[in-house]
Amino acid sequence: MTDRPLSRRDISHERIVDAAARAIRRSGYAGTGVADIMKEAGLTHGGFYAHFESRDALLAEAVAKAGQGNAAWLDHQLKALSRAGASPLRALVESYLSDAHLAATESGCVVSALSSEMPRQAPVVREASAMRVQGLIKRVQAALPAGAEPAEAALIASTLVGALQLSRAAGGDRQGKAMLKSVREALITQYDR
Amino acid sequence: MTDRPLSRRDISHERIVDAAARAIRRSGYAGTGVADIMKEAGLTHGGFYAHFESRDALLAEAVAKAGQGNAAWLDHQLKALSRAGASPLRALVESYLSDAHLAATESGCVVSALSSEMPRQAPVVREASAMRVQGLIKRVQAALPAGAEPAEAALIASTLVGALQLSRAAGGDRQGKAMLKSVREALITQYDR
DNA sequence: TGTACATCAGTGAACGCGCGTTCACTGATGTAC
DNA sequence: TGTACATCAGTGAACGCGCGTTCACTGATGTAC
Repeated sequence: MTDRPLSRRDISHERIVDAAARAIRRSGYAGTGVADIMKEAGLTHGGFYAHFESRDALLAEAVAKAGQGNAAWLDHQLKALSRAGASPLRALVESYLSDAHLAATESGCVVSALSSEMPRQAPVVREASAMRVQGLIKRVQAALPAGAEPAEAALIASTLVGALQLSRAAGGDRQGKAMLKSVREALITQYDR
Repeated sequence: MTDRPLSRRDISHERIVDAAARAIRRSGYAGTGVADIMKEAGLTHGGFYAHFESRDALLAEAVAKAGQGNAAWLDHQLKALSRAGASPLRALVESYLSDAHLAATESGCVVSALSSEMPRQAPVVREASAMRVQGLIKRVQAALPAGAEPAEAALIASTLVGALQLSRAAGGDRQGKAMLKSVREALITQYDR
């Protein structure tokens, strides 16, 4: 990955992928259209195929980019909370299951935003999605004490994703926040002794 | 709910909803079309609006029906496993996180199949979906020892849903089964002492 | 520094297609006498 | 039991619309001398 200066083309490409990374989390894979994304990136839809082989190729790039953004956000959160004295696992749970994350679907965890749609995608998109699932589990593993079982990381990742999704789906804002809070506190009681 | 005999119309209606209950789990809300469902129910698409006010009205009925089916299936599983001597919670975990459930998306838990799409639906569909989430949590609560915290039920429901979804999204069949197995066993170790 | 030309990124009209929805019609079922 | 008519469920063609994709073109950028 050489660091040559970004061309006009590279800049447009990046803007398109960024728009798509937000759109898939806001509207789902199925709800994300080429024309809308191009408009959001400040372009017309005709130029799309100079940048991507197909819509699916864009979706695959978009989920990867969203994952990068999530990782950066999480690192930032974890550092802030651990400076405040929280254990890594507690910091992870409090960040992932925060009210801010509940509300911020468009910039939040791409796995929580899309996991039930992932198995239905074209191979390129499926594969890029699966990498994000693996990436999330690795992040959780990194927050566990050294030598913890991998199964433990998969278990906690499942709980985090499930809790965020069920809270978002549970009904109105009020029920969602209440559920998220109760799960967050139960998890902390269970793990952070 | 009187038990009058089913008219020709009622029978068609039921066939359409059953087809839709399978279709939404197989293809997602967004991937389910009126014409496909009518064909699957053995009818032509023109008759659709004699049965439903709109596509969304059908989706709402379909998620409710799918939930009924799930409840019946789960009851059946739990009875069988508890006759074999398993605790209610262990029976729940082993049923929900079974290889059979992993593979059977079309007839499996509707919450696992659709939760990330739920927040994006029209109000009727959102509300019917939210009821299925609450229903699942209640089922989990019923499998816990009397007097267990509600937060505990929400936590376990989150883990079950997250684990099934991540396993389905984790990559190929092999990775999916491996992940599901490890989470299932870790959960049983944790809860079923 | 200035001119001539090639390359490139983006435009906007057009394509075929499938979607949700509407509607005039048909043929079967049920009711009245 | 048989005939006449009303009701009903389902058919299939048609609608407007938005989708993913293609393409001839334009105007800006970069290169050669």
